[in-house]
Amino acid sequence: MVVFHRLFGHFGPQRWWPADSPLEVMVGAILTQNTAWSNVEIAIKALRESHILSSMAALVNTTEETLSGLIRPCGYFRVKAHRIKNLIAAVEVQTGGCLDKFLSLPRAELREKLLSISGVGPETADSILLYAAKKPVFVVDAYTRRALFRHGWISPKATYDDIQSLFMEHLPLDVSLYNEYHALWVALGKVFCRPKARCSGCPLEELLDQSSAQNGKPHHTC
DNA sequence: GACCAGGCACATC
DNA sequence: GATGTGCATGGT
Repeated sequence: MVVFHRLFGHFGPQRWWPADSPLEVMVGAILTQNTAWSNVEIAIKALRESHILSSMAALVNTTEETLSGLIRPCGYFRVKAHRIKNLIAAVEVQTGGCLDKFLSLPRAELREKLLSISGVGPETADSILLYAAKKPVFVVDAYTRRALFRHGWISPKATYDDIQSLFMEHLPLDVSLYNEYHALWVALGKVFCRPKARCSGCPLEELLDQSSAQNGKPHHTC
């Protein structure tokens, strides 16, 4: 929680994820795979203007070709159009297309269902669980992983589940906390933890010094 | 022009 | 299992 408060104090409330509906979160979670959010925004805007995100039915009735044409700006458009269709098809099969019912499934069951969909991995599934279904699940992304590694708090071999457990075992199960914390790691990562960035003015600098003094090892710059 | 970015599935060893 | 590789665009 010390780290959370340090980040919150520096960056303030993030109000993430910027979407109008759970359906938009789900589509956005696919679109953001290995892609900068700025490019995702362009694709989301095109989908909104085409009213494709207005309902499940609208998305179901959109062909994969139309979808891929609209999401082209965010890259991997053919792959992502197919993955979005897979996701929607799973909701159709599971609950007859009732998204609210699908997102109301118990946390563990919903995560399992999501992970069984081709194109949905742990990060995408957890983003949907937290931001669309409002389930208390900590989302681990590239920024979180990179920041933790550079601070010497995880090993380079730590898996997604290892990192997720690290947070969930030490924090209360709280949707708004996980929401804000994940967003704060992203905010930190964007500014200080890009591949070639160095950490001058990083809000975690003092904590870095404390942890490196304790384990006697020099820390990475963030 | 080169490099990078909130992943994932699949092939190969 | 672990390690590549393909997918693709826009910004810097």
